Amino acid sequence: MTRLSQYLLPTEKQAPADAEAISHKLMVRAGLIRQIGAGMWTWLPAGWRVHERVVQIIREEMDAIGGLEMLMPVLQPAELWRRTGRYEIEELFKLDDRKGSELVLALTHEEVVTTHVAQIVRSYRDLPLILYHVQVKERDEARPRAGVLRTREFIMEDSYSFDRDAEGLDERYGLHVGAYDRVMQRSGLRFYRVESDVGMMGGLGAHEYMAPCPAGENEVVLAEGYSANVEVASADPQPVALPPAPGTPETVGTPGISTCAEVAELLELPLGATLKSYAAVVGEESGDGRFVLVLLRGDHSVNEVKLDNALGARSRPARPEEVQAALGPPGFIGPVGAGGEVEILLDAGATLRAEGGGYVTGANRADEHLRGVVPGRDFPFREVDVRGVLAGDTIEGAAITIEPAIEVGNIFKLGTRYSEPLGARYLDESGVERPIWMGSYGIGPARIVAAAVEQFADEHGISWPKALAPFAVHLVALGKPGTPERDAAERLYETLTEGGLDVLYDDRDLAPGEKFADAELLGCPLRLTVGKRSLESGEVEVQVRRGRREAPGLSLAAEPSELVRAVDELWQSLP
RNA sequence: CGGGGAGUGGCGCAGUCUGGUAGCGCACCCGGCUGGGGGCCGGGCGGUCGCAGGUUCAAAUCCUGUCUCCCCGACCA
Repeated sequence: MTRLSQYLLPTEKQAPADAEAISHKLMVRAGLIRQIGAGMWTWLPAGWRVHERVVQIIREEMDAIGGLEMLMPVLQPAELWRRTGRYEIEELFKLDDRKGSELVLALTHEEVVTTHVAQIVRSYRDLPLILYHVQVKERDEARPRAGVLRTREFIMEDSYSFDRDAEGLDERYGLHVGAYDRVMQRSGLRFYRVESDVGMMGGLGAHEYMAPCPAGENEVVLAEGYSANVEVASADPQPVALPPAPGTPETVGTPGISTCAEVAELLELPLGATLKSYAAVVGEESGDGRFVLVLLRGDHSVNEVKLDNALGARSRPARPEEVQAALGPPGFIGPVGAGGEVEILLDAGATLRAEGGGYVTGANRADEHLRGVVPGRDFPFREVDVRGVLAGDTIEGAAITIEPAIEVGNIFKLGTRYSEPLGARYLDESGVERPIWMGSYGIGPARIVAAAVEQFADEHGISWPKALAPFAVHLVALGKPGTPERDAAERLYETLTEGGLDVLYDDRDLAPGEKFADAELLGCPLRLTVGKRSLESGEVEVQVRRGRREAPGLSLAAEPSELVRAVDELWQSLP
């Protein structure tokens, strides 16, 4: 029974003044969500229906790969998080109970699930396992934004796999790839599964599910047969013509000129013929930091995630006084004569096209640069791939594109990152104790909902994929209550509902324009209209929301079962 | 955390500079008309002007402090 006259669907003509993202504006306007604080949102009845449609799809696909649903608490002992070294995470909400015991609010559930498995699993016969739940996550985000796209409290489906060894983990990982692919497909989203950063915690492999849309906070790099998060993407740079190199580098005066762009302009060279020197200090977290000099083509820039991965440790840009001490005046540093204690990394984008020419670099002396510098001849280096890819780069000859996208899911090979500190071990066939190999996997239903809004909305409002729509059919009754056309609408509503269709029946006493506007704002896939015209023609009008296309009318005189079948058939045919 | 902006009825806003009756549109309630794209007429309800303190005969308006929210960036295990 879903009559709009008795439902809570607070639609708004105007979007909240401070909303920016399409999904933020439309989900509030359509009466799906309401805000109660920064990053804190309530799902109103119609919005919650959409959210739960996503969750239901996830459940079905997780169960299909043998996942076992359970439920773990959000409130957890701080001690567990100390053991895994995650207590210091800034996003972790920390609190005390009345006795002064330290607690945290979980931002994910590795600690708890691994602790249980450590207690329960003894033998190789107990493995493998896939455990999942759909539970609230709490994160003290630095900046919540864009409606439900980035909130401090949100619901996540998180799954954890437990295996005897790396091969088992690969298998469980593959099962999750299949399940998550199917979730995304069934939800009707456009999405990419991209390679992603494994992070500093030493994961063994990771992918993210990315839904392209303008409000996306991430960027995905795409080419034929290739997709990756821009944080880890690699591609071939556009070529640059280097000037011929003399036998040895020669000094050029560059008074007061320190940026690559200025140097290139002064010497009338392409920007890519200069070498940018990026000085960094790496490995401070594990004790002694060391100084490294990273060289890239002047038209390229450092991707710090890739750099950290190449170095195997976290790095930061060097401070000017550190640069001065290690090499020379900031703005004029370079690799030539840098001395043995400075490690020199050369980005692959600069080595690729270096044959037969020389670069311009800093001279490590104020107001001077060197031209005709040839990597290898004039300085030793280790080749790395640390540059951020750019639009126009190529992969196997094909140009890449870079698109903004929302991260709607991720999958991660954890290995023994959590099983070791939490003591999750088992005895193998020969009685040897071994650590359990884990994977973790997550989907944000709210982000799938928001991404669907972003991807398919038009100027009239939301246009749900049929799998996510709060209702299959939005039935609009026109005319005054008590009129014959209202009676006809009432009968149609009952017929369709009894036939098993999810129907939202707009029985309010409002002007037609308001009802149509609300229907298109809410975005159910099919809109049926019953008015005076329907009685005259004997047909119910049908509008397909996607594209606002008129579909052939349905005969009011048809048998109930025939009406239901016709509507259902049309619904099935929609995206 | 850095930069910018905003808190006035359910929503969107004006009023603040220059202190003196809190106002507009939409929504809502009542009555009537209308009835296929946010319709019309008339009558109403509803506001501690974010909060605290101060200045003043008098504060939405001036001063001090504070809280909250939004946007951009940084961050995002």
